[in-house]
Parts: sequence; structure tokens; C-alpha cells
Amino acid sequence: MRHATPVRIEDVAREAGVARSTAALALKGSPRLRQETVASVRAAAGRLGYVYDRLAARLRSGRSGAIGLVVCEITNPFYAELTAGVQAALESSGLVAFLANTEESRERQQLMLERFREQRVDGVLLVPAAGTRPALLDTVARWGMPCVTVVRGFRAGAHAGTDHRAGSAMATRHLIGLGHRHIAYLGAAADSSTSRQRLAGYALAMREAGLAARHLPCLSDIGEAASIVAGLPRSGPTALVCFNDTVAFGATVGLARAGRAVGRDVAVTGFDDVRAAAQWHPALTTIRAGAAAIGDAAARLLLERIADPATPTRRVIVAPELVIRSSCGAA
Amino acid sequence: MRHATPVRIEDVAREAGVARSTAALALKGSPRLRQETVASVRAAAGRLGYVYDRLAARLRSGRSGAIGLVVCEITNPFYAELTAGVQAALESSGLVAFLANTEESRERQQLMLERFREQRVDGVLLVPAAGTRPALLDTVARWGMPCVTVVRGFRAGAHAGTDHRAGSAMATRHLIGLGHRHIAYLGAAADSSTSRQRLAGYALAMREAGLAARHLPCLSDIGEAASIVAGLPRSGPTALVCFNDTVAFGATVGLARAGRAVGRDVAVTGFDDVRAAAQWHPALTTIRAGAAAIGDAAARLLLERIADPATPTRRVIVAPELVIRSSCGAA
DNA sequence: CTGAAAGCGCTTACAG
DNA sequence: CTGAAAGCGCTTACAG
Repeated sequence: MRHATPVRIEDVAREAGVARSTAALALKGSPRLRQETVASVRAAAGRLGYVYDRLAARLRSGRSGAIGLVVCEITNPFYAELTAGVQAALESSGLVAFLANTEESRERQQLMLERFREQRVDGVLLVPAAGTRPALLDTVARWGMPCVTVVRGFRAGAHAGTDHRAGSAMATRHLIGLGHRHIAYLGAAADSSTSRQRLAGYALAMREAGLAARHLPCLSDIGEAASIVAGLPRSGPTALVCFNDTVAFGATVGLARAGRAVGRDVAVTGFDDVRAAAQWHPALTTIRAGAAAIGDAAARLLLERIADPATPTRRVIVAPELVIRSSCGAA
Repeated sequence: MRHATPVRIEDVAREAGVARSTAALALKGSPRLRQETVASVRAAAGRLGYVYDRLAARLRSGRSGAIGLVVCEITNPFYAELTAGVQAALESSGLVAFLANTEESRERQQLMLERFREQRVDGVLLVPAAGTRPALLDTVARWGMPCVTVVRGFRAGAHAGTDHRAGSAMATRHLIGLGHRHIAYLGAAADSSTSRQRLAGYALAMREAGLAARHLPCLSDIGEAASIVAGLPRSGPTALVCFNDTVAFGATVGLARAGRAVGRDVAVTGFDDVRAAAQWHPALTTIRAGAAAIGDAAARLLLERIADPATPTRRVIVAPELVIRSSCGAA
């Protein structure tokens, strides 16, 4: 028996000289009680060092006060910033979040969702691992677990993200506007909605301008991007629309390795605007997707669904923004 | 009432035709039961879609199956990697982790620890926010919450980290070995054990070699490091021992901005060996502290303490390693 | 506002 | 191995 505290709500009630139910109401600040009653109960709780047992309460109320956050890769700065945004939004709500890091493994994702289920989380925020089937959402819904997909989504279901297609198209049009004609897309090797939509936005903008699209598949890894770009012939693309900032960082490293100037010889754009993008040398022209803003929106959406599961599913799209810096040569 | 499932252990017992206590034992695979009994109970649980209620179990057993992980800054790649290491270590244990991101705020840290307490976590992994007083550990101990400090620690208490002083000294000696005499330390503006120890290691190595130490305080921020370094006179230090990789990245950006060559004009070393260090241009000479390894060790230590709180406190130190790449000009 | 009572879903002895 | 019973710390009606 290692219960941290032996003080129960009944002890507080006795100390304050009220009924147990009154003490319970006072502790959660019910407006049905007199001010003094609430104050005296709270004072008693303080004297006794009472600690609310949220899990015992859950057994009766059905609310655990915890949610699950499932991300595909916590070491990707974008998702780390997203996680920080979720945490910040949760702070005022009194909820607390479990974290799961799937590393893009669907097995791990399934396992962690089941553990969260056993922990009776009130809901879950899900950045689906690559290749996740939409049916997963049905499973989770059948479990009675409110769920909001984040960044990567499906056709249906509550979702918070950005318009990947529009963002990618913006970056591409910006390069076209700077006079580039030979523009390649670098990235999008993974099987995710994000990959498909960002690539589609690039393709759309190229088609609009009557230009030929070219896709250089590349994982979200600085090293891989660097070698691909370092191997590009001088007669190759004069501009690269990159899947995300990580790939763009790799592209600049690859260009440096090949002795070519970023921006002047080859223009590069990223996507995400992670913190390092502004501090990179050269500073990265990119699409700001607002990781923290998406995390914040996702948390709010989930709280809304937890409060009223019957509410119609909403989709919140944080508008992408073009941030012009030096890597595109426009400065 | 939104309990996800109405199936209780009693229903499983009835379905399997055994007593409730037998069903409970079977579900956790007690060796006191016959193989067939266990199998038939599990089959019944499967048919009924039974989901173990870990929180209800906690009420009686005292174990919630959850721990808390409090980090000072999740958007710092080092701590993101550490978090991934903790997650990986937890995967096989069946435990799940709450995450708190303090952003170096002691108030936030206190708040989150209290929330974790209400959630009755079995223990907590703590990367103390800057300026945290050692007395916090006593408070947490009084709460009956097993705690392991991670990376940043105090004199007492279970701890998993690295030898910051030795690591910093290694980097400094390496630069001295390359012939540098005018070596400055960049970073360590924060009030943390990590800051003090890394700075001390540099000072130690300089003293050993009879060289004058020079400290350029700088926050762990690429932008700030870049401006400080860009403003250094040509007659200034020929080598910079940086607090961590982030500061080192900033130093290389600052040198590039000033038109000076990293490695040739000014040597730079980092600390942490985050993933980007190897992929940076030029690749960073740094001290590998093994974020994932520390996270793994910390999780194991905590599990040990949870299993037996009476066990004497252990301190696990992951040995730092010098990783020589190009930024020190040694390649 | 109060007080007694039931119940959330488990685990834990304990007598068979 | 089984079965009945008590209890973990709350919330939830409900009658006063």
C-alpha cells in the first residue's frame, strides 16, 4: 500500500464540520454553496494536505482528466513544436496529456492507442503514422474515444491542420514569379496525406503555369536530401520546392557541398517554418504552417468534443503563409 | 455515462464459467492457474470485447501504470530525443507516460507535478527547470512519488545523466591538442547544473594547460549565438567550445555571416550530438551525450524505484564521447 | 445545504 | 483453483 496520502474527502469533511457531499461540492467550487462554506472546507483541505484523487473520481464520473497525444515523430522539430502547442492549450483546462511516439510504426500506434484506452483517456489527438488506414478512426470511435486528427487527416472526422496543397502551391508560384522555369519537387517519399497534398499543390501550380513537374522522392532527412541535391547536374533544376524545412536544410547542405550558392545558383523553399528556419544560413524561405497554432487548435477541438461528443465534427484549417527570406534569392 | 465499454471482469467470468477472482487472475496470467483456464478466460474476454480498467485497478492496487515526464524544453532536439528514448524504454513495460513541458518555468513545473500527483502517477522523471531548488526533490519524496532527475541533477537523489564536466574538458583538450591557445567558452547563461558543470569542465582543461579562460555568456539559441560570434574581432578567439549543439550551430552561422571559415579560421565544438550535428555543414565536432541512452537509463531507473522504493538511490552516468568531424578543422 | 446509501470496476485476503 | 465479501476514494441522486 503506497497511497501517497491517507487523507480522504471524508477527513476533510470532518475537519471542516460538514457532510462529505458538502465537502465534495465545496472542493470543486459549486455555486450552490455559501462562500464561507467553500472557504472553510478548502482551508480544512489545506491544513490536512488533502490531494484530490482524480482517478477515483473517474470511476464514478467517467472523466479521467487525461487525454492521449499520438505523434508520428517527436524528434521532428515540427512535431515537437506542435506538442508544445498542445501542452500550452491544455494548461488552463486542467487536463494532462499522455504522449506516444510512434516513429511512423502502425503497430506501435495501435499498441499505444490500446494502452490509452485502458487508461480511460477522455480523448485522443492523433497524428496518424504513415500508411494508417481511415478505418482506424472508426475503431477508435467504436471504443467511445473522441478523436481529433492533427496535421495529417482523412476525409472524415474532426481535424486540425493546415492547407498543405495551398501552401505548396504558394511556394511554387513564388518561385515561378521569380522567373524560374525548371523547378523540381524534393521530398514526399512517405505514404501520408501530407506528402500527397503538398506534392499536389506543387503539381497544380506547375500545371497552371504550363511548366513540367518533376518529383525527386526523398525522405524527411537532412542527410538524404543533401546527397540527392549534391548529385544534381548544373543543367538541372534552378529551384527546389521542398517537402518541409528539414528537407530544405538538407538541400542547402547539398548545394554547399557541390560548391553552389543557395538562392543565386539554386533557389530553395521549405515548409513548416520551424524555429531554425529563420536562423539558418541562408535564412529559409518557407511556408509557415504554425505548428504551435495547430496544436492549440487541435487541443481546443478535442476539449469541445469531450464536452459534447454529439457536436458535429469540425475541421480547423490554419491558413498557410509564405515567409520570404534569403534561400529563394528574392532578398 | 460514457464508459467506453459496459463489459466488466464479472461478465468475462460468467462467459467463461469461472469465478470473478479466477477471471482476474487469468487475465493477468497468474502461474497459479491451469493453462486451459487462462486460455478460456482470455477467449471469453476477446469474445466480449473486454477492456481492462487500469484506473479501477489502481484504486485497490495502488499502481496506476502511468508515470510523468517533465522536460524543460521539448522543442530542444536534445530533449525531444531524450523523450523518444524514455518512450522506447517504456514500451515493453506496459507503462505509459504523461508529458509536461515547463519551458523553464518553475511555476509551470510545480503545477504539472501537482497535476501528475492528482493523477496518481507511479513516479516521475524530471529534467528540472532552470533555477529549481534541490528542496523540490524533498517535497516530491514527501508526496510518496518516486523521482529520478534526468540530465540536470542535484547532489542527492536517483539520477540519470552524463558527465558534463568531463565532456566539456574533452572538447577543450581536443582543441588545445590542435594547437589552439585562445579558446573561449560560448553559452551557459542559464542557471542550471548542466551550465555550471560544462563551463567548469572547460575551465578545468584550460587551467591544466596554463591557458586563460574566457566566458562569452549566451542562451541556447541559434540567433543569439550567431550575433555574438559575428561580432567577434579577427584578433579574437581561434576556437569556441560551445555549451551545446544549438549554440554551436549558431556559432557557425555567425562565422559564415562574418565571412570567416568554420574550422580553418575558427574551430567550433558542440555538445549533445543531436541528429542534425552530423548533417550540418560543416559537420559538427561534438560531445555525444546519448540523449536516447540517457532517456532509456532514466526510465529503467525509475521502474526499479517503483518496483522497490526502498532500494538505495542510484546514479547512472552515460559516459560522454568525443565525436570528431569537420567543424574543429581536424578533418 | 445535509446525511445516509449505492455504486463505479477492480484487487485482496480468506475460508473452502 | 473457487466464491463470497470487503474496500480503494470518489460522485450521484434522493429524501430531508
